[in-house]
Amino acid sequence: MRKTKQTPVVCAASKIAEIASRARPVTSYDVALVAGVSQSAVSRCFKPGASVSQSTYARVMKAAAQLDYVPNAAARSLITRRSNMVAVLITNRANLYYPELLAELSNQLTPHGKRVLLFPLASEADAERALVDLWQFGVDGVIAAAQLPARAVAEFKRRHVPLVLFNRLLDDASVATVSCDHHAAGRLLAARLAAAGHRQFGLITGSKDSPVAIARQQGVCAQLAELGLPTPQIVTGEFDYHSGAAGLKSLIARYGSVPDAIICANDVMAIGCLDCARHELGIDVPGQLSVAGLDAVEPSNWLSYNLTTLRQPMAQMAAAAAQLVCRLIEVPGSDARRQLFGAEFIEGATARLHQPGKNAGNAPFSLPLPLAIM
Amino acid sequence: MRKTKQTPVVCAASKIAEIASRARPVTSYDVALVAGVSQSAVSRCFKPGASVSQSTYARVMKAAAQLDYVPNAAARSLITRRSNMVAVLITNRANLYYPELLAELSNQLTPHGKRVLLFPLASEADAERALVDLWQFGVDGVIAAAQLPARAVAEFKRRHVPLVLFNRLLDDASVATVSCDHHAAGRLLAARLAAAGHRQFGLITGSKDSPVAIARQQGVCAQLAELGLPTPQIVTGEFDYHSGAAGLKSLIARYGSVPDAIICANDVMAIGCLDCARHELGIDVPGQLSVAGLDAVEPSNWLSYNLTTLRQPMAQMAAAAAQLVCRLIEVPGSDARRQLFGAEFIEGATARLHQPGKNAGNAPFSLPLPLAIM
DNA sequence: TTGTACGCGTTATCAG
DNA sequence: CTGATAACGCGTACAA
Repeated sequence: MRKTKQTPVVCAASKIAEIASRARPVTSYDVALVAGVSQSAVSRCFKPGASVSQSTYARVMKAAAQLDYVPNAAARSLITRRSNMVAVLITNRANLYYPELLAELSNQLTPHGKRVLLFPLASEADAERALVDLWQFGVDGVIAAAQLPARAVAEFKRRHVPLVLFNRLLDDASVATVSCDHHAAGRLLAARLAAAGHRQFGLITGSKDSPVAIARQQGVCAQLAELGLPTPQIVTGEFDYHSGAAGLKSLIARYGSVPDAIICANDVMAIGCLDCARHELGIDVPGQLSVAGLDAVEPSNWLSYNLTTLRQPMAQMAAAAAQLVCRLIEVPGSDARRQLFGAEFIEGATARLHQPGKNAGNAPFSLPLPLAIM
Repeated sequence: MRKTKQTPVVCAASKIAEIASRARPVTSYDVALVAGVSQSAVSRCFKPGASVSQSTYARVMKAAAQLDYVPNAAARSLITRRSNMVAVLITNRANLYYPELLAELSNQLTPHGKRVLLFPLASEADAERALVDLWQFGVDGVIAAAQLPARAVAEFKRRHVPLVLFNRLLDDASVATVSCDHHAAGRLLAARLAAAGHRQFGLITGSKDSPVAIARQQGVCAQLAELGLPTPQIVTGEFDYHSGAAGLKSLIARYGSVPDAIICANDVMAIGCLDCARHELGIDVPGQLSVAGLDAVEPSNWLSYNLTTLRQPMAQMAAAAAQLVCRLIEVPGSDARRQLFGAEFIEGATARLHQPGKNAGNAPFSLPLPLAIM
């Protein structure tokens, strides 16, 4: 009967009671006391690859279970310099992506033992405050689905905090980025519509400070120019339902008539445009007007809409961002790559796509047309 | 020229350079060195109500700014026993609420200096893991918009971690709760529809483990029973678009005909039901069938739907939950109140509401009917 | 394999 | 108002 073994067992019951009754949380020292080992032994038992004897491990774990012990993350991160938290900065405008993006990010980060500290950003001022908190909390890495001031990006470098931009392309190629290729997406959409015979385009773009909207718009315009089609009229919206309707009316006013096709910078605006055209103005879509969106949010494939649009592989992108930030954290030297994802074209039924169209042109598509399913 | 003042200034430049070049983060000790004060003086300068002389404060702040110093949250929380984080547990099913709920929670918590640690829950297993991390991170409080095992709720008490349930009513009244009164909402909707002459009801409810869906369903049934109307047929869905369509077909099959009204446990199912009725089955809504949802997510008021539904005051509820958890954190003794919010009735245009209806009954409403706006 | 001793960066206490 | 000093709870060399 060795003292180190017997002593703790004898006083275990009372010890446990005492510790449990105490208001303060249980520490590794408490566990050590009950298990009859040193505090460091306890610590080692909770570290994956540590060398502990079976018997010690068992005793410690039993004591830990009895006391409901869990290691204190703050104390741990103080010494390991790892908070096990990844900050996610996200614009409120990204509304419809929140769920899929956040769920997938969290799913991918959890296996790495990391959790998401969330910073929803409504304004520039929010970004400032968020950054301060970011440094304070000492997050291991950051995924930013929001526009950051250039100064901020530099600060990440200086503080050696891994940063992954999400759907924000920066000129600075040294910043890790995961994004959909919005420029290519814009081109693709324009090309498909042009091939079907559309000539007069209208664009409803997002607010000026959204790089995503800008890239898409540039893609559309570049493609149209390349095809020798007239420069489209452009109106600016706010990414919401109402902007779609307002944009449609503006475009009609500017053209003096209904254009051939309207491309919206996101699906919600496209749906607003579509509803306004059909229910308010009595315009036949896609017979008289083609409407296309960009994003493929869930409602876009509901029967009432069945929107022609482009789908970002959001789950894949989220997973890629999570993996990337983890790699940057675990392998500090690893270089910051830029990952671009292609958008998937979704035909829907709000645009004429396979029709030679009124303005002729030898359309490269000859499939039977599932026009106007509705 | 006092030594304490001069020395730091003299070596400031080199000191700053040295500290900045060093990879490790700047500490309060570094700032103290540069400012020529003690470390505790620096600490005090960053604590709101501390007593520091103007000159000391100025010197410290200057040094801190030069060095880009920010306090380390982990170290702070180690001693203050405050992590300044609030955990938010949220079911993936709550999909469409994510944005509004999270943004509002964050908005309300930030002024209290707290940030959101996010735990999206997809399964029971996720909940288990989330809880462990919760204890580890030592969050100051928890807002749970997800179903927790009874055991877990008890554990919160034992560990003295404030818990606020969101839209989950527990029998245990000692648990703080913010919720919409889903039972009353169900009653209200049933009453309005019954008053308009509907007699044969169908219900598309959510999966069995959703207390929200259950409460709503019970409300509807209680009201119908009270009015002496026949017990409605009930089918179970999964809260998604497809479930609405499938539910509609099941109900028609069970009744052998189209019922008077269908109430869905959420808007997405109601929209699925609506689209299926109109576009697939050619049923006139609301002429032949009334469809009502519960939730008022954004798409429900789009022109194509204009759904009759009930709106939870989500922003208010979120704010209330945030305030409540803050109070529980700051005033440990404060009792856990239960806050119920009423749902707002949204008429929409998918249900006949002001019509005496085919089955007579003296309807208490006599407004001119904006029937079939679409 | 195990225990000792120290340090992580901060706040709190207390004497000056 | 200020500075020394002691925690906070844990990980980790180092010695045994």
